[in-house]
Amino acid sequence: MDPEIMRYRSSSCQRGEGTRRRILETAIEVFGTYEYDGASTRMLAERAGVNLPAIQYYFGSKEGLYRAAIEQIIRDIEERMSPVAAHVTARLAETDLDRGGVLDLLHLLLDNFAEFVLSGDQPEARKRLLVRAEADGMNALEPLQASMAENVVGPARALVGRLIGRAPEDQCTGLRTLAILGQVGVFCNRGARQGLGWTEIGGDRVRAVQAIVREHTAAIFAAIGPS
Amino acid sequence: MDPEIMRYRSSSCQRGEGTRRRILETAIEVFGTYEYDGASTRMLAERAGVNLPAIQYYFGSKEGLYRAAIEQIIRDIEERMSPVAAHVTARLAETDLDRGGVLDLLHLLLDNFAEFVLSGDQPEARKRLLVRAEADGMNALEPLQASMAENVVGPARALVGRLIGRAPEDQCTGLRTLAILGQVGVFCNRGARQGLGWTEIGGDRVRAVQAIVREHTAAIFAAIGPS
DNA sequence: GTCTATAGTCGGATAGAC
DNA sequence: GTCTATCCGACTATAGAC
Repeated sequence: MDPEIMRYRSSSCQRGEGTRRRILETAIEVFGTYEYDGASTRMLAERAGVNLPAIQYYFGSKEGLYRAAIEQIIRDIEERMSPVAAHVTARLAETDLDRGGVLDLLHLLLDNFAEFVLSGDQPEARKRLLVRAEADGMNALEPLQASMAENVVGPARALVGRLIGRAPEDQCTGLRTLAILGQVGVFCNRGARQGLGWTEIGGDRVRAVQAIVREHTAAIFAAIGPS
Repeated sequence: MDPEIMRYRSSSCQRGEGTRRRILETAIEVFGTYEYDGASTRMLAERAGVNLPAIQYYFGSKEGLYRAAIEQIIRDIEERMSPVAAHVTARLAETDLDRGGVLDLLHLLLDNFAEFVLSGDQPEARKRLLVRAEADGMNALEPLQASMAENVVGPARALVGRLIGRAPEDQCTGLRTLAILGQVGVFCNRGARQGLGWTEIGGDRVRAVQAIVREHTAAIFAAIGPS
């Protein structure tokens, strides 16, 4: 689709701003639940309490709304994770950081990541869209992946690389990093959670996951050091 | 939708059997790529090299074809994982099984699980549909979850429970089990793999994942025993 | 900015010939 | 069993009044 149709009233006066936001919030919810093709503009409009053409007016098209929803998710990641990423990067540059310090930073990163993907403001909706965007065929996900790479995977690789005495770009570093992050990621899967009897995730459960992942990660790097 | 419209020519004479299979294989591929609503019956028919009404003829409806595709995936899981599950269960019932033996069984299970989800016959298509089915709103996924629970998660919980001295149904057992399985699961995510430069997964890469997960798992249970 | 009405397209399903 | 032709509903998007 034409790349130059975005920003249709991206932030106009005042009157429409509330409407715009309501449509956007609804869209994150609905696209997350029904997937792009499964969510009709009628459903979107109805649930947002607006009329049909409002979508065209504010976002140009259904696809424009979808892209705006993804961008909102990216802003959420950025807001939540980039301070952590920046802190990790800064501390990692210091010279007086011992192995225990690096491990602490990894725990910090994992804790924040767990809290972000498992909890969050709109618990289910946002993360579902995040996961769903994985293979949408519209390439609306590339910036999302880039943001995840920059704010989560990148810093994690740097830490893991340091712990095992390899470069962050090293393939082995990447493998171990993904495996460790995967311990958190599974819990995004609704099917997986059902086996625990968890229909929803609250603060207690986020902390339970954090504790387990901490223990596992500590055990892994107690056994595996610089070769 | 009416539950009694399935099995429309489930296995008729001979002539149509080849056609039926071709449609089914195509459906797994196409539903996996474009999602249920994104895949049109026209696209399905064209790629399978059949005419439009063939879908109605063999599967009753688009939804019938979808359910048949999911059932095929379930048969694949069953075929691949249930022998492993049976072996694990049998060995676990024996009395002369020491801690090392239990850990070996867990490694066996994880190796097979990794090989199943990462490799397989039709590499990408099948597992994408498997992941996609997660929240389809049609409840076609329940038997799939049940199959995964029986053939993968269940045996894994039994092993992990034994290793940490807790019941398989224990919540803590479940948490650790999912975290460990998650180490394998991440690699299903295309976005995650891209960070490794892996556009596709072959035998070497499956073995690399298996090796890493083995090391991590061994380290975890070296540090964490019966409390 | 907000809305009603409607245009134009495409999808799932069916009828009925062969 | 296989196919062409077609129906009909649902969808995205737009025109234009207020």
